[in-house]
Amino acid sequence: MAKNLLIVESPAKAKTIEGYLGKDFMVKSSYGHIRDLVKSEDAIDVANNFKQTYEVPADKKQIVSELKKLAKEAETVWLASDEDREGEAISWHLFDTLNLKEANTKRIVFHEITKPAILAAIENPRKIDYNLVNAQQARRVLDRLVGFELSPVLWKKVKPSLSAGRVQSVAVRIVVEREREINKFQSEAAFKIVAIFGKGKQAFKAELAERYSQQEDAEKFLTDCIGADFNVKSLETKPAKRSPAAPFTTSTLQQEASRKLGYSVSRTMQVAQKLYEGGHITYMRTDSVNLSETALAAATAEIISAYGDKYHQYRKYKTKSAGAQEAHEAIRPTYFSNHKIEGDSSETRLYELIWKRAIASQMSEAQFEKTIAKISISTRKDDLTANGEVMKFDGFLKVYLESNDEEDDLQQDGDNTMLPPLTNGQALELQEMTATERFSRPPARYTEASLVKKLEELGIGRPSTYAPTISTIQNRGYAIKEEREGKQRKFRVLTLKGDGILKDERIENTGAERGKLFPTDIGAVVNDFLVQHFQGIVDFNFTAKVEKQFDEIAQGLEEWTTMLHNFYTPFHADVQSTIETADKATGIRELGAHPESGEKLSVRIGRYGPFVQIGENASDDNKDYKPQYASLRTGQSIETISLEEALELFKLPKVVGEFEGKVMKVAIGRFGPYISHNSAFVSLPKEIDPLDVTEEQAVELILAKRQKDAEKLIKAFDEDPTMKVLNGRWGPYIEFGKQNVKIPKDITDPLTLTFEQCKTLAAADAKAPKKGGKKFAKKK
DNA sequence: CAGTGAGCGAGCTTCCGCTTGACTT
Repeated sequence: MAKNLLIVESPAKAKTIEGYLGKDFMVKSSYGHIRDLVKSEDAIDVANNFKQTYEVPADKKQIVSELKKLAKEAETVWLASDEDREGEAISWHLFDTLNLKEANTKRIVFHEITKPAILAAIENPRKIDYNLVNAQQARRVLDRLVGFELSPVLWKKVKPSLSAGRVQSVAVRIVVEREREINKFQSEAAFKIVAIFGKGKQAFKAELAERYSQQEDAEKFLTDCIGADFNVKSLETKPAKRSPAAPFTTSTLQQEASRKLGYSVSRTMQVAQKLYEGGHITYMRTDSVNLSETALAAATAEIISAYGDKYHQYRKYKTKSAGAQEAHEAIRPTYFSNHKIEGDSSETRLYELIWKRAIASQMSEAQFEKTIAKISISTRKDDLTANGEVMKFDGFLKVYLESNDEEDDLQQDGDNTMLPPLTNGQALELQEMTATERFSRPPARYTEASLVKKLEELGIGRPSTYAPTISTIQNRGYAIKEEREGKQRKFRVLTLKGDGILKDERIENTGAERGKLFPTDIGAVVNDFLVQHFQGIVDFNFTAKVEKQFDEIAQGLEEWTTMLHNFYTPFHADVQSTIETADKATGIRELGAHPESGEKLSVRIGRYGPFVQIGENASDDNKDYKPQYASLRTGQSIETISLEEALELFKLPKVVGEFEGKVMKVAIGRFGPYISHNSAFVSLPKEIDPLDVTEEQAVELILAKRQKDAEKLIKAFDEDPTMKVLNGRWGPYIEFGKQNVKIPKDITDPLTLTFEQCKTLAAADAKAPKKGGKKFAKKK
């Protein structure tokens, strides 16, 4: 029996630490928090100084009872949860739940999982810091009060099952407000002048700093340049340098994996978890950019051996984010000597990114020589400018270049090019000069990762919650990650070549988006409601304000119950008065009159989502009157839809022809446009406009769908044609009517399935509880 | 999933932050 029981939060960590300590230590994991507030209303007794009622959730019962047993047998119990607010609370919950005794319980902390750090921690045990625990309780209680009082207000005033909270509601607000900025953005056009001098490899570009908003001015500039002399007026070279970025934190890893590998934030975390469990990287939920001494030494050795002495540069990074608690190291490879690892492609790619970033962070800066050449024009006062950049020493760029969100811009401007050797006064030969109309761009929509970055800047959320928060706002239907097609836009190009100016009009695609977050109508309506009635909670600084108070509690400067009282009293009053006085939020917007009938058109959110209505609601003196309704399509919003677009919606559903004696109808469903035919449905491909579907196209699509379905079919049954065995994306499965049934692992060959077997499986599946809670049956 | 948007009004939903699997049609 081990004399010592040491408890950490993560099982992978436990395994590592067990290796560092002798056989006198048994190292176990609590798997995070072991207790939480009960789900019911009485979790917090506000009248009784916010007294909390905790419970061990079902999935933690087994862990707790095992730890309890081990703790009883151990001589000393070491509580080694993380050194931050949550970690301290985990230690306290363990102490309380496992019935530990003060005399043989020791609290230790370390910021890195290295042998010296663990041994040092064991030499310096302390007691549980109850101020820190209180700060966590305040945090936990505040979040519960906000979430569980605000959400029901939304159920009453907007729609059931919605949610609100300190973190998610601000995330939604950020997305909604950005969308509105984009919608009201007025793009301004201006002509940009670019000249190309020299030929072949000696060719280079020069630009005019000024942009002309008027075509006449741009044209005049080009006209002036016809037959003009161009000379190098001045040459300036200066050294420039670039430093590597700090090693990854959770948020920067999510950003880079999104930009460089195209991963969603949750994908990144899943893959990182695997790397962590495999022992390849350090802990992936961290806000620290710090590297342990052991790691620094290993990185140094690796850089020197792989690239040489001059590539190494010792660097210490400081965290920038205000709320950082730095209980861990930065994300880094466990062994710097492993440039690559074994694993599937997502793991190897993410590992490589982490390795490069961490290694680069300890490498020397890259050195450049920048050249700025001013070029005079004999016929004008203004100069053209050419920028050149030559790398003198690659430094950290040998392994890693951080990307940024505006990378496209840089490429477009053609910066960082090399200039041919030039001398002062040198005459230059103009090849071509263009004046191209360019448009100012609206602020960028958020990606999942850039939203995380924004939240981190505001100090909202924690490394462990960034990915779940991003999922929540999408699962609630507040935001949607989408591709949107751009619009064609004309732009003008004037080209000076020889003695003539060519005027041209070209077309570019603009506004196309991939994987960006768009607010939904319900997101916008909920946001506006919260901003109107709970300004304080959705304020961008709310978290920062309460964090400051949590810090004071942690330092013992403030009573946590006092802080909560001060917050809760006015908040609860707001909740009450909002429930009593606020109108239901429907987001209603009048679009104007129908061009023919003159009836009123309006948009709003209904039970089934946003819709357009023609005509007024039925009134008492006109009971038979029924307005017409149509749902908005995906990508349309009640905020921006025009009268014309709204009218278009009433052109569907539409009969497009007949096939096999049955009509074919085009309509728009929840998942987009589709053709219905004899109770079968075929989705319409994106390229086909639902309004333009021809009879031939419809027939073709129906036949193609039948063909595809037939290919999927493995086995059919005479007893009941709705029972089928099909080949799906993840292997074979049974389809029974609309029910999809998984085939158990012990059936290796789905062809052997009998009808009776399938029926039994389907019945069992229908009874089995579904993941994600039981959906309540809809009443008729 | 495939055409709805009233009002009867039961019973359901919901937070943030620690963790890891179970699960996917």
